[in-house]
Amino acid sequence: MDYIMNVIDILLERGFIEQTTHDEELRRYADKEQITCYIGFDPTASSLHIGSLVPIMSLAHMQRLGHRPIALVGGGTGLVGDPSGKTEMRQLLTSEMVEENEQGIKKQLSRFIDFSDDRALMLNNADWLTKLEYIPFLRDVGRHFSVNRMIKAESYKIRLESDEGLNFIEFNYMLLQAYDFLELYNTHNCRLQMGGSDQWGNIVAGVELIRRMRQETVFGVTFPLITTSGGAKMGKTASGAVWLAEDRTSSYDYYQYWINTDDRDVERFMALFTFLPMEEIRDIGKLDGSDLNSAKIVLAFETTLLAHGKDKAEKAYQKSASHFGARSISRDILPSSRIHTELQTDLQVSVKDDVAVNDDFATVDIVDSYVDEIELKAGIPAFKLFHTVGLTSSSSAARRLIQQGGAYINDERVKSFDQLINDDYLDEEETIVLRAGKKRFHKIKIIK
RNA sequence: GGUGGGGUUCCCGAGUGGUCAAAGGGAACAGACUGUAAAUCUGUCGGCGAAGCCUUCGGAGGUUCAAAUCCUCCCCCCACCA
Repeated sequence: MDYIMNVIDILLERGFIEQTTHDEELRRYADKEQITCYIGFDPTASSLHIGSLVPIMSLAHMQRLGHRPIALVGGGTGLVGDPSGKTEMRQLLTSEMVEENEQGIKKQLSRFIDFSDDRALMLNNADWLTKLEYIPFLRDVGRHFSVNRMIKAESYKIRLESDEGLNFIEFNYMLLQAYDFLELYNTHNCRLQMGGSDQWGNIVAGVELIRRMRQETVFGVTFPLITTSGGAKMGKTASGAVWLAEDRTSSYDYYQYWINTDDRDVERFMALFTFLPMEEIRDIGKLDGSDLNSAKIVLAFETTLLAHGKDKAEKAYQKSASHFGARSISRDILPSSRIHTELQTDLQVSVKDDVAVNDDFATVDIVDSYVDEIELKAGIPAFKLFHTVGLTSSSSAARRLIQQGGAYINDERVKSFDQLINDDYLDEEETIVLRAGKKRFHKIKIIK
């Protein structure tokens, strides 16, 4: 094996690749030259979520191996709406929204990709798409597209067969994305486009457009759609998407999302969402229940480290340890992880009922909300407290929760829904810890 | 523009005058079992300090003791025709 693996091989090994347009040629090209490649990001929200992590990581891998990634914000295409894989027409964006979202996206991408000194580029296709003139576009670009072929494309098929139908504006999306590729090829010698598997048709359209107009071979790679073994789409939870932005999904929640990874997914996710070496990741398959949970901690730590930085990752780790009990992580598990050097993971810290709780852990807990001293002294019915604090969506829900035995205060089950909570429940730090079910905690502190 | 079919609680989907806060499934939540996993079983699943009352079946009116269900107008979606 060469001292440096081909980037395509690496992506393949880590599970990033579903299809490529020219397997062999692409590999040879990757060996020979610095590739400029691009991925489009929809500016539909001011933050990316976990669902975009595969493209992000693949760009990061590209850069790490000396290639040049372009993150293309779909400011122009966002005004049109991609029908691929969608069962219904998307809400169209205004230019102001796009602009705002672009800023958020760049900020997040910067954590994974180095944009300094043009080592990577961030472009917005609104810069060229909004300038297009209809007739010249039709004559130069449109004539290379066969409607007969387009309507056979998978990306349109669902919609053509559905009740929803396909709007003309969306039908144009493929041409615009193909044009993007052409533009990036012209201006940046970009020869590789990557994207989700639903982008296959759009990517191929670009590859073909460039061949027709420039007589050049360019490449396309698609990622598999990552689902959890439970069948859920990556990054979707009941409460919505798991965002990369901390103000939408806290680093603790982010960390917890990864901790709750299905056993069957740990190895696969480790390969996709961390940079740990594959030799070590393959060993995860040999782990049993308990050690597998340690591996999940590493996964959560590494992913949170990438998205939010070291401090946040460490805090999330400690907060989790204080809620669920710490566990020592053998250095044999993923030895390259910074968790072994940054944190004291081999320290035998107590599980809840043990005596010696590590001091670090006690101070970490973040207070989630405050309650007025006078109000608390008067006593607050438990169900009301659980509701106002946001652990349940209504006070009826809080009653149900309590009646079903799923509500805890300071680790003790709440017995009746109108149990009065007053200052007797305060601990030395003048806080009360509420818990709903096993995993949802809320710490309140008194305010004088 | 014409004809026909639709719009039901988070999603799918039953319901064509009272027994409907609305079947069934999924999702979700809680309990048991556990490893903060999965699977399984049980319970819950509009709101209200829980008695009863209030709000919900695209929107606005109307008929009726009583409307998701009937009537009128309007809005939106789909199919076929033009």
